[in-house]
Amino acid sequence: MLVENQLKRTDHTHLGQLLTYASGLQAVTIVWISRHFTDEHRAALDWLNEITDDKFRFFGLEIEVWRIGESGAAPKFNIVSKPNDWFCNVAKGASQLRGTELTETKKIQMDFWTAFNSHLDEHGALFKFGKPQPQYWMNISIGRSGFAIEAIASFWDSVKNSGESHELRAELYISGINAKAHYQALELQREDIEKGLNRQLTWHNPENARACHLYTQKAVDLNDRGRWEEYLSWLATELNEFYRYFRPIVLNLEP
DNA sequence: TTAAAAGCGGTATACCCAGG
DNA sequence: CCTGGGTATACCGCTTTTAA
Repeated sequence: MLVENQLKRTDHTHLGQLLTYASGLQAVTIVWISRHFTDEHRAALDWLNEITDDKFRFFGLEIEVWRIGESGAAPKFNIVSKPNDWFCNVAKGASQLRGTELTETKKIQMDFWTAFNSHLDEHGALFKFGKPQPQYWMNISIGRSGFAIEAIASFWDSVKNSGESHELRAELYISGINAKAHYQALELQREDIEKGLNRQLTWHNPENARACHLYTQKAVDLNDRGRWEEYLSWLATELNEFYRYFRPIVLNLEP
C-alpha cells in the first residue's frame, strides 16, 4: 500500500509518481491525499480503477481540517475516487467480521458440524456433507429439488418444547410447491416406510408452514463434549439410513 | 439451459432481565 | 410478581452457484 500526500491541489507530477510506483507491481493499493482534486485527476483515478482488476485499487482523498468547539483540529477525509467494488467488498468484509464474532451457541454449532464432518471422513458416508455453518441444521441433498435430508443439532428440544434439553434429529425435509401432496403420498405408505426404515418416525406437517418433516429424534446435551462422539455416531447412522432408504422412494415419487 | 445444491437473509417466537 | 422491551435463535424460503 502506498500513500501519497500532497498539501496543495493535485498536479501531474504526483500522478506520474503514482503510476511509476504502481508499474511493475502485481498488486497495490494507492491512496492519493490532497487538499483539492482537479476534475481531470479525479477522472484519471476513476479511469484507472475501471481498467484495472481488483488487484489495483486507487483512492483519491481530499483532506479537510475540522475543529469542533475548543477541541483539537481533526482531519476529515472525503473520498473523491474509489474502486467500483469497494463498498461491495467492504460490506462483505464487515459481514465476515460479524461472522467471526460468533455467540457461544453458534461456536458450538460450528464446532459440532466440523466434528461431524471429520467423523464422516473417518467412517465414510453415503452422502456429501456441506461446509459447517454456525447454525443448528445442515442440509444434505438427496437428488431431487424440494426434498432434502436434514441433520439437526438444536439447543431446543422440540418434544419437550423447552430449552432445558437439546436434541439431535435426522429428517426427511419436504418443501417446495408440492410439499403437501408429496407428504400425503408418503403418509399413505406410513406403515411400510416405518417398517422398511425400521424406525418409528415423527410425522410433522404444520398447517401454517409449507414444509413438512419426518424425523427421528434423540435428546442430548450439546454442552457435554465428552459425549459428542456418541452423538456424532448416532446422527451419522440415522442420516445414512435415511439417505439410503428415502433416496429411491423420493426419486420415484410422482410429481 | 435446466435442475439440484449450496448459501444467504428475513421473520416470528421464546427467552431473559430490568423496572414498576 | 407481573409486564414489556430487547435479544438470540429456530425456522422458513429465496437467491446464487454449481453441475449435468
